[in-house]
Amino acid sequence: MKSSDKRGEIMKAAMELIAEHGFRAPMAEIAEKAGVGAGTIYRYFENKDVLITELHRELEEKISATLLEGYPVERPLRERFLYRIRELLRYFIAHPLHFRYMEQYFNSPYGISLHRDRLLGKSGNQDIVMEIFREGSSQQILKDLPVVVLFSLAFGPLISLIRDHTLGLICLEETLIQKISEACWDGIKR
Amino acid sequence: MKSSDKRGEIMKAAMELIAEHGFRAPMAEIAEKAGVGAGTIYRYFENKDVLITELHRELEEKISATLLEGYPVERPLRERFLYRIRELLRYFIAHPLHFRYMEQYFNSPYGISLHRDRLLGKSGNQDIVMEIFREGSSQQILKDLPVVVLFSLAFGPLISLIRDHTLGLICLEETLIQKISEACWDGIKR
DNA sequence: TATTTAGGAATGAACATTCATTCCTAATGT
DNA sequence: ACATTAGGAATGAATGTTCATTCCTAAATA
Repeated sequence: MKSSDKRGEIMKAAMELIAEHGFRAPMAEIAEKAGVGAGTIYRYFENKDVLITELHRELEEKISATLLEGYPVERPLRERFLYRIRELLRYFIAHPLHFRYMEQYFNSPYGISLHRDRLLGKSGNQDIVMEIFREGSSQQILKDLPVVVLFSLAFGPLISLIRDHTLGLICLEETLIQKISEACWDGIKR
Repeated sequence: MKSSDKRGEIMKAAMELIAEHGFRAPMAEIAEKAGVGAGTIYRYFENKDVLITELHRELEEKISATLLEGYPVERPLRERFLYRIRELLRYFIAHPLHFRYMEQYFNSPYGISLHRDRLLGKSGNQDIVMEIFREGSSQQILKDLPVVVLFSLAFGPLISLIRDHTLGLICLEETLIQKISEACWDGIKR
């Protein structure tokens, strides 16, 4: 291990503290957890906002990669949809901190404006998911509803379920994941 | 107009500011908006936490009342379910501030522990909604899934949709509400 | 030695909360 | 009816705390 990946240590510490305590996690605490002086953070990140945004960017990248890997491009829509849902569930179950972080992010001004930008066109990454709805919509496989609504119908439940899982209120094991992904499909299929 | 419902004025101001800016809304600002001295708030609410909790309590009460009013107790499960979904959508569309407030609340430590308490038994109000799932589950009308999961499948989409509506990203008009409530049902029905 | 990197104490801004004082109302006394 | 006086309600300046960020010194590196 490179014994001085300070930038990495800072990000790791920030991820953990913010996932657990929200954005109010003090910089001093992040520094301490990272084994670094408070001022040092500012050598790597212009300010707290930049740190937060950067953390989110890195996370999205990892998640995109996960969703693309092994994606059955050539299979029918339903199968591709189920694959995406299951992969997303599995990713967040395997990385609860990442989920908590994303939640914090999307319930903050940062996330809200990002979300707005995405739904209004200039997306980039989110296309990974919208693509399926657009296709299913134009081929009349899915219900006759706006793409945005289809999106909420399919992904809304996941947020709620993963939260309950990370809070230890339910345990999402494999057979349950399977059933859930199918229920999501039932909600949007015509 | 009663010229001195200070408590009410404070709650109104707090609701608006917190819905818009989150719990970081300064007490001083709340006081100003309420047309009241900063210290006055503390004559009515022991501290900020109490104010926040009280606001939430009042809101839950109103929402419960709405969901109970006109509820078709004698109709089949599906109809009762659709009624609840539609009423909830309509309530939050009519009261966007209330939705924003609830969102803030449930993404804060306050809401998290409340949510936990509810799913683990000692609910009270949430029963209004769980009751339907328990009934449908035992009568095998609904999918063979834990009640908590059924809940997320049915209500998860609503959060996401109402948020997009209050952000002005979609417009939930009557016909759409109808279709959405049916899609929610499709997700949970056997 | 010169230059870059790290550290953490110092700074100042933002806030919740307190409290000494003022204001208002209505009861009491003349 | 008018004046006086309590006592509770309202006020907002002052206080103490919690941070993000800066800045100066020390250590590492070249």
